[in-house]
Amino acid sequence: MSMTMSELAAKTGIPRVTISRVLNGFKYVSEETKSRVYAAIEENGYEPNLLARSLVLQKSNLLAFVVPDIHLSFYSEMIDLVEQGAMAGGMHLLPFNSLFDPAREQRILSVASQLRVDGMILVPVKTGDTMANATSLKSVRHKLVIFDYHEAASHTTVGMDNWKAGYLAVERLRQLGHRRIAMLEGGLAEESKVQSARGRGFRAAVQELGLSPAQCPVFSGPWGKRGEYFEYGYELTRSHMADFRRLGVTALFAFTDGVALGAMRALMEAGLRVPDDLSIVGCDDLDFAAFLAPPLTTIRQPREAMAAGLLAGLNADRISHTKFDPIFVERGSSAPPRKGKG
Amino acid sequence: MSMTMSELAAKTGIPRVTISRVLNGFKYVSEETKSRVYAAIEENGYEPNLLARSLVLQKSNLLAFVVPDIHLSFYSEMIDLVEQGAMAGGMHLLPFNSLFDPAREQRILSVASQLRVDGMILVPVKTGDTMANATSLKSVRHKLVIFDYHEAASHTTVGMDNWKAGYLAVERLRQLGHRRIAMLEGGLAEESKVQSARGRGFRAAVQELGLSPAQCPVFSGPWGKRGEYFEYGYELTRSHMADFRRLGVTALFAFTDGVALGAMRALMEAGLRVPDDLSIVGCDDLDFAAFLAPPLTTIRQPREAMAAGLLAGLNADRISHTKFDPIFVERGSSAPPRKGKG
DNA sequence: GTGAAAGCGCTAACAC
DNA sequence: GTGTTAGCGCTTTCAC
Repeated sequence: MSMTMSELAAKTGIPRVTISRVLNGFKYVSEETKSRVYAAIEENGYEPNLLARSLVLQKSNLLAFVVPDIHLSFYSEMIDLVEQGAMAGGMHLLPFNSLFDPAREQRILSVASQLRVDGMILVPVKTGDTMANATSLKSVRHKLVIFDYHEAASHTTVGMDNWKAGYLAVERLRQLGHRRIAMLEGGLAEESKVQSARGRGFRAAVQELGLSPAQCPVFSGPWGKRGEYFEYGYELTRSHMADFRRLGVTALFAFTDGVALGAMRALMEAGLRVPDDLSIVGCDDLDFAAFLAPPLTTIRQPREAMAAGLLAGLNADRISHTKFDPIFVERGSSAPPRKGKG
Repeated sequence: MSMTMSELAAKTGIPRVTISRVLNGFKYVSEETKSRVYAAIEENGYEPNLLARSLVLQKSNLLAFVVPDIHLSFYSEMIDLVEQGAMAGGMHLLPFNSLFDPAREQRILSVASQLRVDGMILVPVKTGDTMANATSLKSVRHKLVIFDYHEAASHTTVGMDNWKAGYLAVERLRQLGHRRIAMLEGGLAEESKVQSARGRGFRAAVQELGLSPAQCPVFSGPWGKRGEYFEYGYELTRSHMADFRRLGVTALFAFTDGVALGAMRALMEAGLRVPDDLSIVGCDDLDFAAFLAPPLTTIRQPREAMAAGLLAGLNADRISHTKFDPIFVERGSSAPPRKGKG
């Protein structure tokens, strides 16, 4: 077992209180004493007990960041960015992965709460239950910022404007000349506000920009337990290939890049070329997007800005709602439709 | 603030000690009392303070899992698998991301240690420093299992046999008829045992299987700050395209799938077809591997088995060293070499 | 079955 | 500048 502060004190002859004071940056300690203390700590490999410290301080310096799928580069990059900021403020970031599972999320919320985290950033899995959980926790103890979800008026929210992302996809594809655009929506659109917002933006754009809803269908399918985007996009595309042909669809908008990748593979297997036969636009600008063949046109989330917004939201006293604009990144998977189509 | 146990006691008239006993599964409590306590907890939204509890119990029920790149699906899947096992044992898993940065790893080790985690699974960034850190920590307090690294005799180690993975790649490509195989090694081979072991296995196979080392070069390049595998593979391949041509290389083995993806893209841009002109074999079987065009032949790490091994190592009293065999997964990116070459 | 008392490792007033 | 005291929220003997 590691030694305690008292033991360190006994061993070195330095009073326990003095050690504590040095560790807490207390002013009235002589430089000489300070160095003696640091030397003693170093020499004996003493490590303060965060548990005890947090208990008396009523502050753990812990921040929780709960994401639904840590493996998505979007979230893992956000975690890295937020962590840097947290560390600069002397906090530690604990990342958690809810895997889109409400029960799991519930457990995570509970653990984090019992660990007495000082703050939490949460990407809720669904609306009802989770928000209730989160709300109860928030009112109880820590700061809470809802990320990626914009309809929680009772909490600070930060995220990209997902509605705009869906809108932007249609707008840009239309500018390229496309008139028949299909969307691959998420299988959790009922539950996930992120997914549904993108779909709503898409539908709104179709209406407002004078396209035909009948020619711009939104497809979705059953969602696996985890975020199996590739498989999902692949299967969904295969099962609607006939619809694309029948409707003369010339462009596809996938609600996230992973789905776009799966779709691309399905199209290629069917002998269709991207973007010659069909344009594809993804969303999120995940790490692999630029490296596909062809490189994926996508809608990027402004991560750095959002990370800063998250931290700011955590520190703020008042509730706020911040939406960041999506960024259209044009790459090789989109092009004007071929003549005779669209 | 959340209420304390004493407050709950005062409010409900149930003695504090009784509540504590119920929460800790003490035997001599009447069923009636138990339900009263549970009801009281539920009703008042009481949440036990893990900090205080761990302090007195001298046990946090926390496990740390430190990986170098949480975004790699290999690691995030391992985290999920280990977490399931941990939860079954009543522990909580805290994932940490060292980003291949020794300083960062050092900080994580320190925080985890100060948090008094009961156990730690560590994928060390490098050999020397980190192992020293880890050693000092281990001797002090918690259980330590080294993952993905096999030369720490002083600690329990668990991982795939990376040497065999490198060997297997050559062996299988040779069976397909390839004689000139290049390897794309990691930029951290000097520091990362995982990377270097794969390279050593590759080189050994070249020797033992009667291939010419001169015709089977191992390339590596400068490594970015984070694990930018795609870019790395892309740039590395571009910069050695002339070498491939000159040597008549017919197959490429990338030390991890991300690098293989980058390489594929570079090859395609150069007008080469996979696998017609060049076969590619990756390693790790990351989530996207099966969805590339063509699907990537790769060497899979047996994750479930390794997760179980990790947990077992954590629970064991004795030091052990477990190596799991790699699994060759043949997909579309590999084929026999064309006539006239190889 | 239940209550009293002590203590986990640390910090924060207070005096000295 | 340094020591003393009390207490953070909880669990655990030990009596009753």
